[in-house]
Amino acid sequence: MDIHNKTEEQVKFLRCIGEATRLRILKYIIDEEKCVTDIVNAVGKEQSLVSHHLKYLKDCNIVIARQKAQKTYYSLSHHRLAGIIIQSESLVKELPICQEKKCND
Amino acid sequence: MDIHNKTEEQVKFLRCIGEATRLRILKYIIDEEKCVTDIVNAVGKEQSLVSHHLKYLKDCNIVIARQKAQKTYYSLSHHRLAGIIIQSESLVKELPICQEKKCND
DNA sequence: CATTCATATGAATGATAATACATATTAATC
DNA sequence: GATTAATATGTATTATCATTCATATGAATG
Repeated sequence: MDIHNKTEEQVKFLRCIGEATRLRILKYIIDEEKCVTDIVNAVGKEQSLVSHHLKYLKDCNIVIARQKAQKTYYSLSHHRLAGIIIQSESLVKELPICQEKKCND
Repeated sequence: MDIHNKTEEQVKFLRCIGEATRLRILKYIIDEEKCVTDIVNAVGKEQSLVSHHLKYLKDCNIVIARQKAQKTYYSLSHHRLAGIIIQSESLVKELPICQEKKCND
């Protein structure tokens, strides 16, 4: 129908969750809000990098931030997000992604 | 547990479907196999680009190719793929991605 | 109020990936 | 078997994006 129905936004969303550090963050906060320091420890990346990714996720409305004193707690913005994450995870187990071909990892 | 449980493969999968041209291809072939020329017309991109993306998708086992004379027909490799695509599409409608913030598109 | 803790931000760099262009392959048709 | 049709591939360019480093902000605490 129109030029970019909703595909652009869907792409933005999938890109958002389709990055290793961000996906780890999302999985870590999937059922309970967590503060940045805990997230940093969980994903094992630099604090500034984690903050950049959290900003990215927040700007895409995938997570919400709650300020409490000096700490900021992040959680998923929508319960259905957990569903997508879990379903794609289980799909990948069935789908032999890069099992046979010349994949470099 | 181990260093990269299945997150890496899940990321690879999400990256794979999280690109505009590839997602359009996948949506176009979602319920019926299509040949390259039809896909090219559907997505409105260069033939070589479409072929590159099809190769990418095939190498990740997201699509399968069926040769018939000079034509190659592509289809989804797994029925659950359609589910993920449709569910993420409907989730995005609920999730106001980049509706409020400084998003450049 | 200076210091520490928690988090955010801006700029620079490096890596990765999408695209374009030229060309190759393979099969059909005249 | 030369030409056309359908698709694939290799290389170069360009754009995007993750990461790092340095620094800033803001709140708590001694």
